Amino acid sequence: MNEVTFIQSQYPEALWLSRSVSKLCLSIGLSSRDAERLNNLMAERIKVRRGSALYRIGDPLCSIYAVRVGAFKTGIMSVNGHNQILGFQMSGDMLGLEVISTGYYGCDAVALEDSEVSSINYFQLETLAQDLPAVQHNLSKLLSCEIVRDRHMMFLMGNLNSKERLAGFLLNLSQQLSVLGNSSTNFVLKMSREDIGSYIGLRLETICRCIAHFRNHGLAEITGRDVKILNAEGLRYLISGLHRNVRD
Amino acid sequence: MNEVTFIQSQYPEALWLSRSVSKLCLSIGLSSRDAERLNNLMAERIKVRRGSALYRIGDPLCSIYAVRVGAFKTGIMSVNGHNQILGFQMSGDMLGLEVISTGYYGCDAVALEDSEVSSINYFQLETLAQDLPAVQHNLSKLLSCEIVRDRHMMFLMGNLNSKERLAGFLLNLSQQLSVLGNSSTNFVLKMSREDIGSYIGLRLETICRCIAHFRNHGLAEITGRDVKILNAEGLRYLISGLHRNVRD
DNA sequence: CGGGCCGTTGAAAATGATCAAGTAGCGTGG
DNA sequence: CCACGCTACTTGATCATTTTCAACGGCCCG
Repeated sequence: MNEVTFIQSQYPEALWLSRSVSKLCLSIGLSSRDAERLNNLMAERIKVRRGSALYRIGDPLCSIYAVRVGAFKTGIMSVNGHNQILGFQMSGDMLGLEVISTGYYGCDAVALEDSEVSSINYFQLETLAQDLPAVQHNLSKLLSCEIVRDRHMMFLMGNLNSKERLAGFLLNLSQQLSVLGNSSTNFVLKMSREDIGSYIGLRLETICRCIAHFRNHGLAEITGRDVKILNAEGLRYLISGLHRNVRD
Repeated sequence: MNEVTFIQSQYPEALWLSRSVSKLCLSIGLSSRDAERLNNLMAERIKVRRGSALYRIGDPLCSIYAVRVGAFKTGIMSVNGHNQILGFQMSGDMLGLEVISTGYYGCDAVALEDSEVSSINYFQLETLAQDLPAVQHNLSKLLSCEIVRDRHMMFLMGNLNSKERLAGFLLNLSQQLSVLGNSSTNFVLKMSREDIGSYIGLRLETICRCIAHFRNHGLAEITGRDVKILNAEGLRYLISGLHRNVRD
């Protein structure tokens, strides 16, 4: 269980659902000399202004990216009337991993605030990985971790109702932020209601209603983009699904 | 675009949604001598009888698997009343890739029919990948391909209604089967209505109703587990979402 | 000051879930 | 070989949840 932490909870379901946050990074396990070589690959820093795209769906592979500062949303923005946010990425997260299989980006990546990324030339990275087994191992882990993440989302979209989904979203965010050294109970959303809704498969109005419900039940106080988690255990209980057996 | 095929269609949405099927395999690009070394890793063949599990969620990492014969479903089977099928795997598909990041399986894998898999010791595979860059490359591609797959499912669950989802499911299955050399219009489902429903986020009764709808509209004839796709283009049109603008 | 975006809330409508009943097919054991 | 029981599937009626449509307030920025 090293490198992986779980939300502790008395509810087994919450344990499964809770997004495992790995302090995964390409440089883990490298000597300082080798880490230097890796850093040389990531020399280029790119600034992306709020609202503009780092890459667009269909762009050909050139690099994968690591978020340094800021936050991104990735997804399909307005293809034929459909919209789907597929993920939010912040400091330490990777962008563009899906590109490896197809050779072009499968998503749009748009900055939610003024941000900065390191670009990593994927071909050079692969070459380096041949020299450094630890890099190869970390890359595979990174990819596998992304799969686990996506599976959690599929579970959430397939099994949970609106309140449960939002609870799951907030708890995941809270945990991610705490791993980054921020408060797990008080934080600021970088994304709109619409983005959240698209991510978890609901309309923005439904998100609002769930927020109102959480406020009325003392679970969380969300005003605008400011979030105060008031009863994290209550939110976990929601996700667990146990409440469905009790009539409220 | 080599190694990747798309369903051709006049509807741009269908193009995005259509699952890209890659003839990905660990041995692509290897000399016969190197392929031999890879094959040695896969020496062990395991038979799994219909209904029994190849591995269970939480089992510690020992191997990843390649399906040789048969079909599997992977997912969370009855955790705390929740159920979620996360994928169906058939000949050529890999099982257990999520294990790389966490060290234990994140799913149950159950055979849908009497099946046979090759087990691949992951640690030995990583060692081999250090020697053979092509293996490393193929492994990364395999993982990335899985991410693309999962993203398609998230899109499907987040944006499409019941009929559109089932249409997407059938078209994907049809394409997968045709890549394996089978008919893309006449095939047999290995999974129950309930499994399909769980996979695409619907109840089994809803699946039945969608099947009835497809039959009434001449799109597909599904009796029991036998499928006849009658109008693939019509199914693609459904997924495209264009029909929502026209009142029927 | 005005326009646009974002967020909130209400009421009506639509979609899918749930509950219920009945049918079909299959394998097993008498 | 048939009867039995089991599972999978189908269809109808009702119910619950979420979407849709609409109206309104706040805030920021030009």
